[in-house]
Amino acid sequence: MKTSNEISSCKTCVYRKLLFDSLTDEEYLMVNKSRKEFIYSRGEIIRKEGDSIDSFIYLRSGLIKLYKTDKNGKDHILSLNKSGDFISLLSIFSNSEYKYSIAAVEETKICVIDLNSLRQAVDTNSKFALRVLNRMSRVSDDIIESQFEIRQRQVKGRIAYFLLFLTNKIYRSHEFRLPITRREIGELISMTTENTIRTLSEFKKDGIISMDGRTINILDYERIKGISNTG
Amino acid sequence: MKTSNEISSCKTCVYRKLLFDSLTDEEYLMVNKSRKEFIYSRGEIIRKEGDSIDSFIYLRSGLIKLYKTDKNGKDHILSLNKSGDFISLLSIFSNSEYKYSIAAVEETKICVIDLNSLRQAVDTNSKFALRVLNRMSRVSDDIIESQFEIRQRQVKGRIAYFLLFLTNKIYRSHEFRLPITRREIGELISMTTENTIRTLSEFKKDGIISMDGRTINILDYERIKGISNTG
DNA sequence: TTAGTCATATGACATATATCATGGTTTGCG
DNA sequence: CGCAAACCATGATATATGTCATATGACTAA
Repeated sequence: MKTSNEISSCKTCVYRKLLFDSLTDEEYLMVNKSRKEFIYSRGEIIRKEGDSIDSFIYLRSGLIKLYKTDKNGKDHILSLNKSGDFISLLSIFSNSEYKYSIAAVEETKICVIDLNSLRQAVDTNSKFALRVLNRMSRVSDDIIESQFEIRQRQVKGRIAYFLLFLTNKIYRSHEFRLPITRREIGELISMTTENTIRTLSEFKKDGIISMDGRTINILDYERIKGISNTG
Repeated sequence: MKTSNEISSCKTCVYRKLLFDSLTDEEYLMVNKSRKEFIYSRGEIIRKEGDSIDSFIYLRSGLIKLYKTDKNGKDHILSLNKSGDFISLLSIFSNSEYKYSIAAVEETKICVIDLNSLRQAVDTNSKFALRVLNRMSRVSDDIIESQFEIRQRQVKGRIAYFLLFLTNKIYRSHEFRLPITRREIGELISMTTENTIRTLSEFKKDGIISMDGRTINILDYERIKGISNTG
């Protein structure tokens, strides 16, 4: 992790519209005064479950995973999030400690705001508070929904679902580089690394994707959609 | 469903302390003016996914399930909730429609408040807004956590986990009546009805529970805990 | 009462998934 | 560069889980 040396402009920040739009200039300045930027590279842990929550975090760029380690030491990934998603909101009002760990899965830039500034803004600006409420519940809804989708499918359906997620939600393209290892894919969709690998290989053999290492090409989108819906 | 004929006193309501404590008398009166009570019996659907959200609901007594139907028509239960838990908060600020269905699994009394009154209170009372924020994120956290716990276990561990949930969270007793059918247990912990039945029978045969129909007695709590932790 | 539905129950069998073993390949780092 | 550690890959096998068939009791509607 390193501190960003040139501070990004807030003018171009998606969160300006998503969240901070409803703040007065004065409130915005107060919140912004405590703002710091950090850059994490692939694999670095941004926050660990159990860490105390003293700040509000949002992603400027990059990709992170939200995950939790079970008592056997096995990680389970709850979600992948990109800039524009909210992550840290999830726990900050109900817990004093993070319930999940956050790690960068690619080079990621975050903004960190002192939690007290945010609380004060929520306290004095109810429109902002509602905005936060709205955004916060959306994060949780997304996690719950994806877990719901995953748990009703079996191996092939889960892989198909994951590929569609990357295609439609993350990259908006039929060609992309897998952002995570096959092991991590398994941790995300609750299956073993071996079966993840096998299933991807099978999709390749069947000609519905092409695959070279991490590079994936969606060749038969409709068929993958079919597998996601039935298998 | 029927309208309650005698209105319960708010004096004894847990939500008075949990949530409405931070309202001024005036605000409370406004919120309370729109309040209505309804009683649902076992099996009745309180809200269906897709229904438009125009009210805020909380449980006065009873037990409900939050569930979602997949495209094959199979139900998946997300959580069981009792009085004191929040349910309707989950979506009301991020969606105009319910994302989950709510049904009574035993005789259940709910209070319904006009959503506009609540919104207005959030709008004018930031302390209340924070309280709502706090409560809301806790609901989601609970669902996400239980899904996390379920998905890392296999059949026996899931049943054990479910029995501990009833013992510790719902009934606070080692003896209770299963509130839901074995089919519903399967829908909650993602396994087939047959395997649910089989596993319960096995627990009975092994002497760690006694079971007569829906009546369960936890005979060897520690052993169940062990199974929940390892299997 | 009778037929029908649903919940519980259990066995036999099919299938999905995990585990174990083993090797090749890439990646990171001193 | 060269080594170690991950990652990727695939087969053989074990195990967990689902599916199908069948039976019984409880309850309900006609």
